Amino acid sequence: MRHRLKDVAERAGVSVKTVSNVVNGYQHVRADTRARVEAAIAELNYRPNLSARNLRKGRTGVIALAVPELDIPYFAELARHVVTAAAEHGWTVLIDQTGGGPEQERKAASGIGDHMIDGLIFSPLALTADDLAGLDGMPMVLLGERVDHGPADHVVVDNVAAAREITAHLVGLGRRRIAAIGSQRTPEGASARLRLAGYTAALADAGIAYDERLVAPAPAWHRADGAAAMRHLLSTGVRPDAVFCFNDTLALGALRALHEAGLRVPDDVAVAGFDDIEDGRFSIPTLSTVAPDKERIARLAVELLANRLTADPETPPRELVAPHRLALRESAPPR
Amino acid sequence: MRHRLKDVAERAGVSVKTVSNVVNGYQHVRADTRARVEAAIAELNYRPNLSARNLRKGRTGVIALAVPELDIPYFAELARHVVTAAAEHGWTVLIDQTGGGPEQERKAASGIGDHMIDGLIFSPLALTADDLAGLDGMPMVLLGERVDHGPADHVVVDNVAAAREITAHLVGLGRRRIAAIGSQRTPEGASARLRLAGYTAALADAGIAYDERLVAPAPAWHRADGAAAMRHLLSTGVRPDAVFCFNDTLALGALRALHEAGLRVPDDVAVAGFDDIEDGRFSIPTLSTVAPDKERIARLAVELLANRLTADPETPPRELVAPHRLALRESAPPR
DNA sequence: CTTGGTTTGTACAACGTTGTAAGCAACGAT
DNA sequence: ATCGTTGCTTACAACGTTGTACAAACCAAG
Repeated sequence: MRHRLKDVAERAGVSVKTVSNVVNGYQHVRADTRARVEAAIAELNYRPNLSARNLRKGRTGVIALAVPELDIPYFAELARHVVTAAAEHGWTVLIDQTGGGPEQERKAASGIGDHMIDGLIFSPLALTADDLAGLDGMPMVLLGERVDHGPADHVVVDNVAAAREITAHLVGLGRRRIAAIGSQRTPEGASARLRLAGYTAALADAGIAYDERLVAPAPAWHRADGAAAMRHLLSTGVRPDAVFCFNDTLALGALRALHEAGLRVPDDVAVAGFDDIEDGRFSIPTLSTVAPDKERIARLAVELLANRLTADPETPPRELVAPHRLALRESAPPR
Repeated sequence: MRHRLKDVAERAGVSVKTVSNVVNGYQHVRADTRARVEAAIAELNYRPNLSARNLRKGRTGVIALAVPELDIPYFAELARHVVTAAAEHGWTVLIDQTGGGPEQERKAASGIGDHMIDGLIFSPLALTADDLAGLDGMPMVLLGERVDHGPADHVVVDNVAAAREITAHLVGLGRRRIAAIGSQRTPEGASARLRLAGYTAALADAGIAYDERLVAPAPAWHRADGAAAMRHLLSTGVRPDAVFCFNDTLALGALRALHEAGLRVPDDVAVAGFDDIEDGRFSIPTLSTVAPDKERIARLAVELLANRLTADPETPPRELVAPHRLALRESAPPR
């Protein structure tokens, strides 16, 4: 049922290598030979055994994308862009879901089908630069901010600047009691720290005192956490007139909690998020957010990986910053 | 940098095969030999070359999941469950995004890294039973309703019954002018046809006349399509008092359009969806929907594939029906 | 000390592919 | 006629692994 080069060769009456040459588009094959071989290939419905080809070539044509969770919209959207960008380089993408735990991430970084993939695009939550330094040379591009100045190529968004801009926008709407949702003290919370820094910087710019009671932690960044954090803020009586949520799913949860509390958005409380996921364009109200250029992030990551695969392994790691913009919608409208 | 069995063997002073035996947990290796080999493996940080192993064994330990689009929440959630279920069988999942076009789907079905995967879980939009019949024996499990009684194992939800139940629920709320959003006349619209059949059956059960003007087509099933279809329904003056959307993203779009039109949900118009995606639990209002058991779907698919891989290839294809239930929330609350 | 069975280790050949080197025509230039 | 050149094809070896067959070492019992 499943045929090999040898079968095709016998049928076409040529050597195995000639068939291989036809399959790989080698130039110097006479037209009639090529035709005979192609006919044989078609008749037998031959397709090459990639394991064998990989073994021989040392390349697989597969790269892996490792993300914490697939059903977080940000990662799903990112995955789509990575798949598209990788296809342009002739790569298939194997998507790995790490769950975000340190052990699984370590395994993903070092292990995913070793020798089955040419390289890895990795969005770590738990791993540190030290963890990664211990890994031997799997070509790797990191996404996100967890590992600063680590041993690998890196694509980031300027989290501090972006958070500062969106917070400044809330200030510009005349809000003064601006809450933040999503702070984290764990080592996994690198994004949280940077976004919090942007938030405090914007408050300082505006001469607004930092009020610890307005900063709500969120263990994860799911909708349920955002709703819980918002409820908590409301219950403590601090009465914010705006909230900056560290990502969009938190913000969607916050919108829900505000709705349940009978508060109007943006009239009573303005809400802003981060990520610009599709949901936020249709939520009620639509969501103002920081829009990182996800397509660019994916494209840069794939290109860094492509370079890394051909470059001298001693080439120092590069860090590229992807652009972002503010997407201002109903929940914190433009002035 | 990257070591082979041979390197480990030399270092441990044994033959290549003995190392292989240790790696594969073969029983009859003396304890001290095993220890020496394991030490050598650790020192060299050896890891097997899977391409070579696959070539030798004819199995890769990788299965593929092919879905139309990754950033459709339903597929993202499904993907997560498939990855989890596959992990329990020791499989890695390669996720392929087909885009839903017939050509790409054919390629996915026949081609994805041929010999790189042991089997395929496939959620086709465009392919027909005939298309699939032409493919030689890639072990395959189909998801969804596109290919009835096709040549492959199949996991489905009872779309007609589910659509009938949720429509009946709208009837039970006293609604009489119940619209449907998401109909499709293309061959890709198999789900649409089944859900429409359930809708009309429920209307008939209740003695409500079918009104063609209440049925709005949607070219794709994204939020934007749902919003556009809802706007269209409102603009024609047919004034529905309920809408059954053929999936949740359509419903979220419809909620948005109703909000923009100043109509209250569920007071003026009740809304129901299909899929039970995470978004619908936090939307404003929260969404009543059909909840297919996605975890079960994933688990059944993986098990069917596992059986298919060990079974006699002549075993007739099986079709399993995954359960569903109604998740009734604010947009069309329980009575 | 042989016999016979079990345990432990080895050598070799495959899996299907492609790179290398080389062979064999046919050709024009010497 | 002889010598490269060029075009086309082939045989062979390798990629790193594991299954098969077998040899060596061990052990217990006769």
